[in-house]
Parts: sequence; structure tokens; C-alpha cells
Amino acid sequence: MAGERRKFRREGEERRRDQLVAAALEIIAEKGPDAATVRTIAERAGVTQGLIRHYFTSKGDLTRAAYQSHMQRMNEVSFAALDSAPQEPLARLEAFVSTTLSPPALNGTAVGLWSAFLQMIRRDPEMMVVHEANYLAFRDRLEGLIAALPGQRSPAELRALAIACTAVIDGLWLEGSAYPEGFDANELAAIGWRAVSAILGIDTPARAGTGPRPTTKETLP
Amino acid sequence: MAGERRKFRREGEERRRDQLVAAALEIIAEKGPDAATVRTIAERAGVTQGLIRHYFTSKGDLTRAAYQSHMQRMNEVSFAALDSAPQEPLARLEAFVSTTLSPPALNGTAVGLWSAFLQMIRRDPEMMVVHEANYLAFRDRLEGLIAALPGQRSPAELRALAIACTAVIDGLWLEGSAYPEGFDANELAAIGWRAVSAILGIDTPARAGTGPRPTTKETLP
DNA sequence: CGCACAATTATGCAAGCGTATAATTCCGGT
DNA sequence: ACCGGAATTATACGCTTGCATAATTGTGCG
Repeated sequence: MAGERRKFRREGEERRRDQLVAAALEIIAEKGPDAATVRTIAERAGVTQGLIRHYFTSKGDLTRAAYQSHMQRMNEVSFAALDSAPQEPLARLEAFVSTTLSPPALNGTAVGLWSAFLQMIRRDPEMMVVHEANYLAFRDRLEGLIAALPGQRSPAELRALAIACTAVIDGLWLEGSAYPEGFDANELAAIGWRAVSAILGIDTPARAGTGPRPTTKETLP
Repeated sequence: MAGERRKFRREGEERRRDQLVAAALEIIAEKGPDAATVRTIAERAGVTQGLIRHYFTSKGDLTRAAYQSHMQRMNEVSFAALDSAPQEPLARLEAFVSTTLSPPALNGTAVGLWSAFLQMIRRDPEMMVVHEANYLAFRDRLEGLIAALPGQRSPAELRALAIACTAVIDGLWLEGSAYPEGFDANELAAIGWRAVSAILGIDTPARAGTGPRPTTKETLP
């Protein structure tokens, strides 16, 4: 009667690890890090909790693996969008900004993950390394896009511009994800592109008249 | 010899609540939200844990009170910095940006608090209301500073500019706080001011000589 | 001075946590 | 066919958590 032991199938180690990592990420994103207990993660992955300790030396180990996996996937998505972009530097940059500030990159679950991991980053040096590497990867990619634009800029100048553009994109992404009701559909992408253009000293392509004209004193007729 | 009962002093209700709120904020900022248990909070406040339930109906109630208090204080600090600023609109704006992107506003504990609360905001509608109100208050203040600049801007234009400037400030504040080794002392404030200037169409102060000419339409006499 | 009552401490409890370990069951090699 | 070991489940333990309640003690008021 009671002794119905659960049936199971054996899976490869890699696949099991991926399942557990995916389950952990889902739960952290949906219900927060506190809800991501060993038991709920195992349940979501369709196994029992003991298996976690069979594939990870501790729960923290699983959490680190999940963070690494999440960051890697974000990177890949970002890269993929760039690969299918056109070739003109300006269009590439615009595509990059627009992609980052539109769904699916802009979504509520990602910011949940982001803030959850930020907590751990501050206490776990190993996670800090991953964070640093990924932040710099994002910025460097953006810096590369900027460097490809017409005009010459010194390295220091490039660095400052990349930091500023990264910041405005991050800030918009964050508020748009955390407080989605506050903005229209394409509003953030449009604002982001205008801001990046302005920072880089590019004439805003879309709406002449209202756009900032940074340098020249005498303007239009 | 075991029966040494702890001595205590009675305090007013308001004072005790403040002490508990302050203790909770300190612990969340320093050690993360998981470390902020009823017992550690009480210990930090110099009382025993039972007292928390005497002044707050639950731990969540205390946490909400802590968030409210934190946000209110951030607001006051921000306001105070503006009050002692000069009167010319441009200088006021620059002071605001610079203050926000320099210590003590820029520090690691604040971002710890920020990301910890962001977690709760996503699950607690009551906290979401507080967050929304404070984000909009920040943005509105910034929008007011922008509106005071010479030149005319439509309400829609003002909104977009305020969103963009808020985003760049938030993004810089965030990365500077979360990853302080990555930036020089005044670097972020300088980058922030340059970015805001560019977004608003103001000539960067370094290359002085030309006054701010924000709009392309007819503006000045 | 002492008394009543709120403020505070002390103790207890059930639930949930991560971890350790024992018990089973699947599955490939022979 | 079956067996040995790895994969997986099951159970248990010690600890911490938030919350409840009982026991005390400080203190304003007569």
C-alpha cells in the first residue's frame, strides 16, 4: 500500500545538470530566490532532492552553475541578434540598442533573476568574477560598435562613451522591466536610441525639429 | 545561577520602531536579506526578538516599514542636495547629477538594499506602489530641472528627456555601486554629466563658449 | 510608597531548510 | 540472463526560522 517507490529513468550527467540548473533559474525568476529550495528545484526538475547533492557538491554550487548558465545564455542571445544585423555601423548600433530594449530581452523575469543574483554577487567573489566578465563583455561589444562608426575617437573617449551608452541602456532596460506599465510599447527603444545618438553626437534620424542638436549654434532656417 | 534575567529600559513606541527599522536596514545592506532574521534584527537593535512582534504585526510588516523609511530618507537627501545648490538652472542640474553619482550616494550598501528590495517589490503590490511613487518622484524632479533650462520643450519631449536622463544616471549609479573597482573616482560623475548634457543638447562645459541652444526652433529674442 | 499595567524578556513550537546516509532500482556489459 | 555498480529515491537529523504565549520587570500615577 504505502511502499510505492517512485519510478525513474536514468539520464546522462550533463542532461541532469542542465535540468536542475534550468529548474533553479525558473523558480528564482518566478518566485524569488527564497522559494528556490532544494526541494522545489528538484520537484520542478522532475526528480527528488537527493539527486541535487549527487550532481552538485552543495546548493551554492548549483546556484553558481545557474548564474553562469544564465549569463552565458544572455550573451549568446545578444550575439545572435548582432550577427543577423546589417553591415552599416550605424544600423548595427541601432539594431543592437533596439533589440536590447524590446521584448524578449525586456521582460519582468529577467530583472527578477538579475536582482536576485546581484545579491549573491556581492557576497561571493566567484560570482563577482562572472559578473565582471559579462558586464565588460557587453560594454566591449558596444564599444566595438561605436568604434566602427565614422569619425575618430581616442581610446579614453571610446571608453567613456561605451560606459555612458551601457548605462543608459541598462537603466532603461531595468526600469522597463521592473515597471512595465510605465512605458509604451516602443517608447523605451526609441528613447534609448535617441539618447545613444545624442551621447555619440549623431543626428537623430527620426524626428527632425525636436531632436537635440548638440554642437552647432546656428541651426535650421 | 542561570536565572539572570536581562535588564531593560522602556522606550517610546516611535523610538523603538525606528530602532528596529534601522537595524533591519543595516543588516539587509550589510549581510543581505537572508541574514535579516527576526533574531539578528532584534539583537542589532539591542532588544530581544519578541519585541518585534509587539510593535509589528509580522516580519513582513517590519520589512515594509523599513523600505518606506529607506525610500523616504533617500528622497530627503536628494532634496537637501538640491536646496543648497545654486540658482542657475544649468548649475543646478549639474549639481544634481554630480551629487547622485558621487559618494555617499554612490556606495555599495545602497545597491545592496536596492536589489534586495527589488525582489520584494515584484511580489508585494504594496511595495510596488512605494517604488513607483519614488521612481516617479526622482524623474519628476529631474524633469523639473530640465524644464527650467533655457529653451522650450513640449511635455512629451520633456518626458522622454527625463526618462533618458534618469536611465543614464541610474545605470551609472548602479554599475558604479555594484562594481566600484571598475571606475576612477570622479569618472562616473564626469561621464554622467557629459551624457546628460548630450541628451539635452547642451554643449559640454569643457568646450565652453557656446551657450546652450537646446531647440532648433526659434527660441531666444 | 506601592500598585497596576504596558513594555520587555524568556521559552516553546511547528514547519522548513540544507545536508548526510541508507535503501532501492535501472541498465549496460558479459 | 544476470550481476555489479552507478543513478535515483527515501528517510532522517540537526539547525534555523517566524510566530505564539507565558513569565517578569520597569515605570507613571494615586
